[in-house]
Amino acid sequence: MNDFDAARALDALGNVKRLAIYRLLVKAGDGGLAVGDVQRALGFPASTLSHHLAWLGRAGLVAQARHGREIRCRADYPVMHALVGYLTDSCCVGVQPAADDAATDLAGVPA
Amino acid sequence: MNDFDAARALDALGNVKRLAIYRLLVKAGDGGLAVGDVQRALGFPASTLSHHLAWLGRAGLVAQARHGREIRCRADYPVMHALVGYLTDSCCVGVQPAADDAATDLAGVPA
DNA sequence: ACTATGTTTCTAGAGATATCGAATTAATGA
DNA sequence: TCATTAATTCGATATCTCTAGAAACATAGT
Repeated sequence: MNDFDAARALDALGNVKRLAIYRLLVKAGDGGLAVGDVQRALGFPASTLSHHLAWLGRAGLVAQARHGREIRCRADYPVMHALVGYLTDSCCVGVQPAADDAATDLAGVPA
Repeated sequence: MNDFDAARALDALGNVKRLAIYRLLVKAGDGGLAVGDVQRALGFPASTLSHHLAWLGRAGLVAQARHGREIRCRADYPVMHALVGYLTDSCCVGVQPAADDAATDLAGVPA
């Protein structure tokens, strides 16, 4: 992941509403949620929600696919993983020995 | 780290210039860099740089301390770690089983 | 074709952010 | 005190983002 893509993804998540949307989709799992489900869950006006979903989509964090009348949204994990990898690799140096086990891949979370 | 702090940190990093500043400070290590060093390294006008450093400071990602005439900036790792932790905990679920029930009641849509 | 539902696009105003030169503040040394 | 260096704050403008109602578009069922 390059600097521009990282900044775009970070920017997309750097908004409480969009962060809430993304977290909701993550919780929803692979099945994702229809736009209307997200709307009912979070209470955002349709046009506002659409605006934010488009942002997340442009950043590659959320994928949308039409199913009949609905459009289902799901979190696109690879981009999030790439982002976390970018942050740990480029922004977390110098913290500690980084014994090479730490969080190389992001799944670490030993605690 | 709560949602607001996370969004603020993400927003702060969601800008290529600020991301470049932060990465430079991480590379610089614990000693940090004087504002002027960052300016010479990245070529941003002083006022623009000051603006972005203030952003990073408000997000808690960068700490500044005056040393004589210079103001030294250094990456504040704990906040970055908290952010990475937040992302892995709250935004990376579902990458595998996740055994839970996913979306409890937010909009049950089990697909 | 018509209607109902789901979602986006259009539109517009308010507000936030980016940019950067100029003026200002802060510290140092002569 | 004056000059110099370091950095911020001020001020002004351009651009972007947020918000949300209204209109348009897409699909499915009758």
